[in-house]
Amino acid sequence: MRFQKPRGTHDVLPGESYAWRWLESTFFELAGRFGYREIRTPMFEDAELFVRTSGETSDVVSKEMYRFTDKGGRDVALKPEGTAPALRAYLEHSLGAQGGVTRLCYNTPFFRYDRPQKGRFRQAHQVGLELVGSSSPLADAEVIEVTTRFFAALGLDDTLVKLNSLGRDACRDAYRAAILEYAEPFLRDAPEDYRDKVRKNPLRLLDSKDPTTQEALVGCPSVLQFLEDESRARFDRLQGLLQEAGIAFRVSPEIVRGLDYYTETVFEVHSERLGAQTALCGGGRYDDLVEELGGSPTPSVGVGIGIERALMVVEELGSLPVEEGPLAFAVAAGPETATFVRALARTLRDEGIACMVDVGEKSLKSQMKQVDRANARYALIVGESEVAGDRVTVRDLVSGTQSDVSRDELPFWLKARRP
RNA sequence: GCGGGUGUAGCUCAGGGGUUAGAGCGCCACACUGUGGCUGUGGAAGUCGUGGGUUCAAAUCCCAUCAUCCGCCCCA
Repeated sequence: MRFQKPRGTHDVLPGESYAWRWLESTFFELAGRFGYREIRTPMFEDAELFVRTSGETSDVVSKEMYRFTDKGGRDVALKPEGTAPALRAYLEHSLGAQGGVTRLCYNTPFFRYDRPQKGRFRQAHQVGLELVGSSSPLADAEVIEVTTRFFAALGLDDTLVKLNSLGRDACRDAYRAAILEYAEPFLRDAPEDYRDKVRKNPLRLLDSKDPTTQEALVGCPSVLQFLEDESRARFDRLQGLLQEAGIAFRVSPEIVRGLDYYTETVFEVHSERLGAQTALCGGGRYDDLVEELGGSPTPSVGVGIGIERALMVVEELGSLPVEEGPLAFAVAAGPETATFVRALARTLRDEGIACMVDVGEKSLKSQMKQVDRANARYALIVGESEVAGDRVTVRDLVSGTQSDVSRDELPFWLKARRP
């Protein structure tokens, strides 16, 4: 019986994991420069955590959660997103008790039961930020700045920041009613279940790619016309701050986000190189979320960035980083010298130098092929004469030239040539 | 959840009812018993995705199923 990976999942193979580590370390290094500290939360949570925050009617909760009852009768779900667990942990451990704002960053898998296609998986991964405890547009601007700088650090050159504000309760209610009214003639001919869905969350209509839907919405009022004065002022301030930071963006009233916890600022970053899915990340402000989870009102803002999608764009650009081979590969030119070769390799590794050896007891020729395949820079060839003189013949695999180096000198010789 | 495309060697693919299923790349060996890449020669490697059906005969036709890719929906 041969097994295959579950649908919509992927194995990150040795040829790919290097790029993943590069992306992850780039993210954490950058986030660290802004003061974000890593948090790791469990792979599964009380399912109700997501129902309460993302919203009963959201696609994520209503049809995409991996939700099950465990042996203890608990209703749990594999995390479908990263924000609710991070904030649950923030509250549970009183991370905000010292006052001020709390900056968190994370790298996590997330799970959504959906039909896989380009850029869409059932287990995907995201890195993200949560800036908890500030209502200032400065916080929104900081999160967006880290995000755009991250994409720049990855070498992405065609990203577009789409920015919108959903306002607060009164604005959202008024706007929902307005959309329904505007789309009424169009909805009369729509299927019943579609009408239901739209009634529950009229904002869903706005980011539809369906041509007839888009046509029906031409001239539809923008959410921005319904913003309360305070939200309007904050949105304007945020735009000013982004300009100050040199971040290009486009105000995009169609950006509404699929999770219900967002308030005021929402944003996505898109790339044209992704196929049907163009969103690289999604984020925004969620001022009511902590309160919803039983904490005191704590305005917050955050972002989740899709690792797979970001890497897809880097690959499209042909700029995935290439993994270096080991610096050295020690080769026994005769079976009698294998012991010497192993000792030599140990010495080098103790010095912090990567050195491989053959474990197949193969011929010299076969070992040299291994050196080539491992993409090692130097072959350290040891035969009877080298053992006798306590020396090593070092072959540079790139230039094909050889040097005679004493065993004592070898670590320094190699370190001096390390890239 | 819906629609379409594709599953043949490790990889990329050809073959489209009729003997032992092919190529290129890769792999192994030898030419070259102290040296990788290049060249030449030889070799190994395939439940033709899986299960059922039609047929004297199925990789080939039919059905189902699984996987995968692309799109819808939604999003990361």
